[in-house]
Amino acid sequence: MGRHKKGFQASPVHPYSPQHCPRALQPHRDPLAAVGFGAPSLWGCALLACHHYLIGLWVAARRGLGPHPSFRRCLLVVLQISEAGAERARATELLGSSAATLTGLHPVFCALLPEMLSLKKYFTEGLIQFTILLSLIGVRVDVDTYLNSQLPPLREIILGQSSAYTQTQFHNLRNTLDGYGIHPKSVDLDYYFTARRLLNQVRALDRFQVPTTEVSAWLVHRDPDGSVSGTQPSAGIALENSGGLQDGTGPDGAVRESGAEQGFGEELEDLGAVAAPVNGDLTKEDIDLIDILWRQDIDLGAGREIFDYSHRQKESEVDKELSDGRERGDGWRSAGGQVTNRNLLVDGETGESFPAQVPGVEDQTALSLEECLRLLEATFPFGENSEFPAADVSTLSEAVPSESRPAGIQSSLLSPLLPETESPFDLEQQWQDLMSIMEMQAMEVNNTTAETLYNGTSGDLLTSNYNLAPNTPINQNVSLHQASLGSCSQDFSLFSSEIESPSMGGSSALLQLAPDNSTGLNTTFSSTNFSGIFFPPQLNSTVNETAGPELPDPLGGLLDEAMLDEISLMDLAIEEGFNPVQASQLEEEFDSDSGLSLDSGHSPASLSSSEASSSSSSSSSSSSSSSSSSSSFSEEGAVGYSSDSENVDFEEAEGAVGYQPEYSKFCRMSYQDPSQLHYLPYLEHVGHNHTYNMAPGTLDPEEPKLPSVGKKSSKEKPSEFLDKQMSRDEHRARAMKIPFTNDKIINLPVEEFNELLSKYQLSEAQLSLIRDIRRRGKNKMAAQNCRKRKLDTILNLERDVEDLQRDKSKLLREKVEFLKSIRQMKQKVQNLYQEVFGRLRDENGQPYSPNQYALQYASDGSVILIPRTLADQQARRQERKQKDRRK
DNA sequence: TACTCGTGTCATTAA
DNA sequence: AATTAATGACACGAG
Repeated sequence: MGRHKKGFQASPVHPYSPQHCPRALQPHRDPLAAVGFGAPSLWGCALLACHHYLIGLWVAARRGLGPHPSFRRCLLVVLQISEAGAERARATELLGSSAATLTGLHPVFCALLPEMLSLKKYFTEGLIQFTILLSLIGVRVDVDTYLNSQLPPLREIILGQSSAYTQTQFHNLRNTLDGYGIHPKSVDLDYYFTARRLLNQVRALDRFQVPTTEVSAWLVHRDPDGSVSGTQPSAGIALENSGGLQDGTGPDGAVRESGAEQGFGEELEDLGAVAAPVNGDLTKEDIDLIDILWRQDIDLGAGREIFDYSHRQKESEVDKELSDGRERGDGWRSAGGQVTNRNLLVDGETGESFPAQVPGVEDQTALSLEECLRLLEATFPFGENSEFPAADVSTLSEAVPSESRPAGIQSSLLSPLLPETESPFDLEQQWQDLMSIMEMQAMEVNNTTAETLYNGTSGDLLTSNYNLAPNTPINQNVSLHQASLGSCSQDFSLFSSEIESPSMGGSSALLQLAPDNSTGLNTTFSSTNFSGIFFPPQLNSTVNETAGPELPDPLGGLLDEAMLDEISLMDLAIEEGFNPVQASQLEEEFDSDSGLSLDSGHSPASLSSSEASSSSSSSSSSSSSSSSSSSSFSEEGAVGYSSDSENVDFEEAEGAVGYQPEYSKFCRMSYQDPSQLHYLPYLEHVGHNHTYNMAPGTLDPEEPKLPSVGKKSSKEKPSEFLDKQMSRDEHRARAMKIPFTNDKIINLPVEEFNELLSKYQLSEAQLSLIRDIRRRGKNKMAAQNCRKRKLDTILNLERDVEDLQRDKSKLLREKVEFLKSIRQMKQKVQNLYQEVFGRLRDENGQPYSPNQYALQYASDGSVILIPRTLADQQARRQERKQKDRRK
């Protein structure tokens, strides 16, 4: 866990980075700088929530649905942060009339609004682009805050990278999303991989789980239900603003918060089982109703969960834990961890304890929102003086529609991603955690966004998701149980859960088909179940009772085929257990990729081709670089020593190796994608191109050193330091009094190099050394490039494997679908057969015995009645054929 | 102390 | 034939 977390934090590549934004919009990022995001917490939270909301709007708009009411909840959360209503009008103007009815705005948010409005003009598509804008804002926030806590150089690095990404042309979006395009150079490789893995995990979650927007939709939906069920007040209650909320909340922030959490959890739980497809927008009445409900609860001084007896205990437990955490001074982090642990515990209904793993992004989304609030609370100890009274937070939490629910579930919702930490209350740490949360958010948002943006059928995402959850009641249970695997938010368990859940998703898909959805995967995939699933009883009997089939088997061929298919499918399922990835893929396919693309580049061949292409591209670039001398080299972005032009004369500075420890830490793995480098001339100046580049420049004697020398030397005697940093060749060159720099020796084109040599009277030893230096220097660069390439290849392969797995899952799923439809068709035919056969009468007016006669399709399409024996023979023949074919 | 990782170097090969 | 890039193998130092 520590490692993962570490990786996450260490990774300078933030998901919010502009690289995820549509390129066309990137130029507009600048104006945002004026907004001045720097302060963490409030900004982050508000923006995050707002981001959710707007993303929702955006997605909805993409689908031509208009803003979905559910997204207003996000806004509501933001708005409820506030006590001031001065800017309500603006909010109304910006976000729609319903928003105005909610509450006043927090001053901070109010301050943001004007900026929002003014920024809006930068875009032509109104809210949609505005949403993107907000994403960018989020980027700013994250980056800034993150950078603030980092070393200055890192900041440069990050910024440079971001810009680099901005300008980088990726072969495809996937690369970008994968983080594959990430420039690992500035990242410790270990961290990089870790982070990447994490991101992938998150991505996997995102894939097959309900996106943020959907979650919101679910949540919203849930509320009306609750209202209907009972605690429902009259619609006449006016929506008061936070003032009322605060009053109701009182000092008992912890309780409220927990209540809110529970609400989330419950909502989550409902996702699968209760909620209906939320395709349609909620009516304004619904929204109002929700608001009223919330308000009422608040007015009553209790969350809705209060009314639920069974859950009260849990709530209190939660509160205890929370308060304990606070007392210990662990702050929100500890609370988060506890919450996480709580996930394992309780099924509110059965009392059964199980790991409530986070089934999906939805949870995380809700979670992250919630976490934001909690983080806010922890970050700003809401004392009397705090500008952010505890009441507000609790209010916020309460604002979220909440009903009684198992603590476990809710907790899972709250902090699935929250790293468990014992560290004491540490603002920076907290913020970093928040950042990671937001990273998750960003991932998910970005994914959604990206898909929506680039995917013509983006709408499917939403639609499918909406449909999926409602249609798969099993889903919920399954995922919950599965969650047990990873409920703890320890990284490891989290991962496992993530992995597991996808499989669950897959299984659930299957389960849908199954009459009896059994308790476990194994059962589910057992042959029995499958046969049950795919073959109606009659058919089964028919097939099995070959000895004395009551019905002939005119469809024998088809049946057999289906059987075989099914069997093979079973084998597949059993053999691979519908491995998580596949399952997730399956789900994903369900969700987004509705295409019947059995053939569409999903085959291994296509994959391999893509792989080949990618690798080839990299290789080609390198090869091209190699073809021409140094100039081309640098141009390629391949690792190379800095050219003389860039590095002034370093002769004097020879000793200093221009690479700083700090840099090395973060940038050790500087693998520079040539293509990327190509677009980032300024990267050089940023100074984060160290590793490979550094080697070239830095290692090389004089050049690179200069910049770094100053920093490094501060602690050591310059001379010592320089000596230390100097490469062996540099030392040798110095010892031999070579009159020019190693850089020149290494990087000069042959002709110039020879010229240079000719200018000096050099001894044989000197010449020999110079040639060695040149050879070694070039080889060093070559080695670096080679390694980079190798790494590239590995990453590509990794991605390809993922793609393949996804494709495989998709195919599997499609197969299931086909089998299902085949089964249905068979059933129809069977029915028809029986009907026809039953109506047949012999010359005596008696019905034919199914034991003696059978209907059979003739080659010309007609149906004929033949003796049973004949039919059996034919059936056997067909069987044999099939077998032969198979073999 | 053993192990891993990043890096530099050498030898070799191919272009 | 000379030069260079690519790459496997090895050594070394740092963590």
